[in-house]
Amino acid sequence: MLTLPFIRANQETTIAGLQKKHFANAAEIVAKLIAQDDQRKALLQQAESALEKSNAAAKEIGALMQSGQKELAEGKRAETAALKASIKEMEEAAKAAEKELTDLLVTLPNLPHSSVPQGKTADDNEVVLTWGSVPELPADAQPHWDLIKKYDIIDFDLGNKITGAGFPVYKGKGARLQRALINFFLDEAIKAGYYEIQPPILINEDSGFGTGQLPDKEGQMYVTKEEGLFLIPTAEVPITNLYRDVIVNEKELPIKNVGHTPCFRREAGSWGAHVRGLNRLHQFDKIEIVQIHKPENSYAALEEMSLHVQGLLQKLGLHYRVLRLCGGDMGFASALTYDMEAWSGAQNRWLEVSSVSNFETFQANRLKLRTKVDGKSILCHTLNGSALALPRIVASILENNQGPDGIKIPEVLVPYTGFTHIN
RNA sequence: AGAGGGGUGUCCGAGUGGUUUAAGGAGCACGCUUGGAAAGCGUGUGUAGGUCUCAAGCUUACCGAGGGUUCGAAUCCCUUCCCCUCUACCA
Repeated sequence: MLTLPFIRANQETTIAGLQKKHFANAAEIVAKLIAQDDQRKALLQQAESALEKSNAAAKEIGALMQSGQKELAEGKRAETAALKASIKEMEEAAKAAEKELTDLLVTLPNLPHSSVPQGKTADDNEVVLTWGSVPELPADAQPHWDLIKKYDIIDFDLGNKITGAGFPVYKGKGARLQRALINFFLDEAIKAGYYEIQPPILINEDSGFGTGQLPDKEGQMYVTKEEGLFLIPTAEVPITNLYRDVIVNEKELPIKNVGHTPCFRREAGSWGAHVRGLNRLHQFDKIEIVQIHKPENSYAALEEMSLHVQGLLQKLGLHYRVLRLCGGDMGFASALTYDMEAWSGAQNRWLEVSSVSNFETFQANRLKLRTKVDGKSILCHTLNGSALALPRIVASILENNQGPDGIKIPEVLVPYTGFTHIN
């Protein structure tokens, strides 16, 4: 959530930023916000000065009662009783104005960083770098949805039976490969200074609001019927919300957390030709890294996170590229996002395997996550990224490493899997 | 799940309708004291909003959360969340 003082002081920047994100009617909405804020302030002042009067009167009555001047007190009481109704009205008006204002404010996306390219769709994203080269595959190379059947390691039909589409069952070496990747990614993060967290995978409404999933995107999350709790779409939500309503001691920054969780996404309406097999699932495992910083350090941290993710891809030997997302393709809460895409040899296309973002103060403002600098409390910057999400990494490994003697497991994973080939 | 007891500032903790303007203590910061330190003494010590050119000042709200009663609520009532004890259940 953007802050009103910022919008007031930087109207041009705000409008330009919203437009870069292709937010409709930016200028009108900024003008409306400011007008509504003016109104809120006026109503608030009215209500507060009435309250001040009534507080003073109540105090007088108290003093009169104490000193035994009952009749005077009674008279005063009758006088102030009349104030009550109008105070209530004024308070309600001020509250309503405030609600209207925040309802509008939460619909605004974060402003993009100056380095974010103009553009509307994924085609306008900027390729920052490409690492490695396209693997040479045998002529009869198969896509992963055939390989998983051939080696009987991931079973969609069984998943259909016990749950539904998009909930695969991992079996044998498929299951062991999952476990190996999870441990490898966690160990690498810990080596890089992250502190491991195992959070709940159901979250309440306040947490959903804090990281920006609510109020807008509840349709993307699964909800429990009785309690109204949401299944997390990413560990970003519970881990970042650990710091909701917290004033972090300056000395404790930066905070670097890592967690592995399953992630659940309804993906309503987003199925199509490109989402066969492991490309898009309702449930998948992901290792998420989260950082909290003082504002001046957050962009250096973003680069560090990007390098960490790239290091993982390099160790796995996957041909990948890094994209700087354009304004139209970025997430709602992000100021700058790098996507990492791994090459999928048999599908002949890039698969998004990680997304690393700086949210600046956008989440922190919703979370009320602050720190103190020179005695003044300021909003922290929050960042997160996948390091990494499993299914598309598995797809890439299977496709890129297939050969006559089966699928070769990347060397760094062998100590974790306990086997060198799937065959 | 049932019965009972609780939730107060950074922490401990007092407080059952009116100088609570939240006592007292600890911690922390600064100052005095000291050769230096400790002890001692003194001062200060939350968050958010409004007003204000800035600061000071003034002001509003905040005692788990939300609502209500009242001229006045930490205190009374209702709803809800969480914690503890006992019972039941359970990996």
